[in-house]
Amino acid sequence: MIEINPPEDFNFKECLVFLGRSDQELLHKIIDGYVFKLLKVDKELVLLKIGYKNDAIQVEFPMGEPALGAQKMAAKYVVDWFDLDQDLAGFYEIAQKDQMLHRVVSKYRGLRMIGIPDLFEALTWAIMGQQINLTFAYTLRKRFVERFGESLTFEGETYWLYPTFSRIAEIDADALRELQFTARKAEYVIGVSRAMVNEELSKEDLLRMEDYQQIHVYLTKLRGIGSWTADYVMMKCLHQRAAFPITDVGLHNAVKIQLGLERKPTLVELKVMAAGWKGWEAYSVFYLWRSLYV
DNA sequence: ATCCAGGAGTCCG
DNA sequence: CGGACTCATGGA
Repeated sequence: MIEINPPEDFNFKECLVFLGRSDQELLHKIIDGYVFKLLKVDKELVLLKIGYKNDAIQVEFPMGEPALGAQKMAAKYVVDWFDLDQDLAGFYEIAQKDQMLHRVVSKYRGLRMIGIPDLFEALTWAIMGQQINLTFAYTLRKRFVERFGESLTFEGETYWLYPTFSRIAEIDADALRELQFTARKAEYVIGVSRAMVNEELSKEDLLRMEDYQQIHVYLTKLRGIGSWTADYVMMKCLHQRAAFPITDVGLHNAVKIQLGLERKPTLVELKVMAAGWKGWEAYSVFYLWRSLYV
């Protein structure tokens, strides 16, 4: 077992609420307050059981402890996944001056940005979610994972790995159309896979840029990656606090509900609202999304 | 049936 | 850059 000291402002239960938002989720399971997650580390399948006890995050390995190096990789994954290196003090400070943020922050305090550490998963999941309702997006993802992903069954539970870009790079669009992907989405997903196989695109390269604009421009040059998708991926995978998917429909609905508006806010209204969110747009959006889950 | 959903590409001025 | 149009498929 590995213990991880959580940062200030960490609420495991709030994170679990987010992780449990879809009943079509198959990339992790929540059982009795633990998160079960299958990873591949050094070509080895490793099952993680993540819990919270005695003010510490505990990562157990139900299938047996892997080598120490692999355990450390697993711990790094958890830090990445739960955004544990982020200090939220600045966010909570600006939230105090904003009526809408103040409300969601006081409700969900300690919620971290639950990320998608795998760049390929972040990009392709975002593409799947473009312009369709979330329920159907989850259906598409489930089919995609079950068709092209790897799985392992342990003690009667089946755990899945997201498909790899090298696997998807070798299929053709029709294989995705069978799963009800539109022709466009099939092209986008395969295009991204091939870009990654060709080493034109990697998380390491993007992180090395370390400048919001540069990353955004690079991502949106890829076919199928518009501004929304680029910002979504920068939020969920690249830890860019200033990432701001301002056209996001979920954001619009959350704001509408929080402010009791008759209609969704306009882009101009959102920009005015978000003027005080500078540097913390991603967390602002994430907390507002959280407010949509009951 | 009708509206719309965690948009993107293209064309056009 | 910003608007208008088109695509595409299922949920509620």
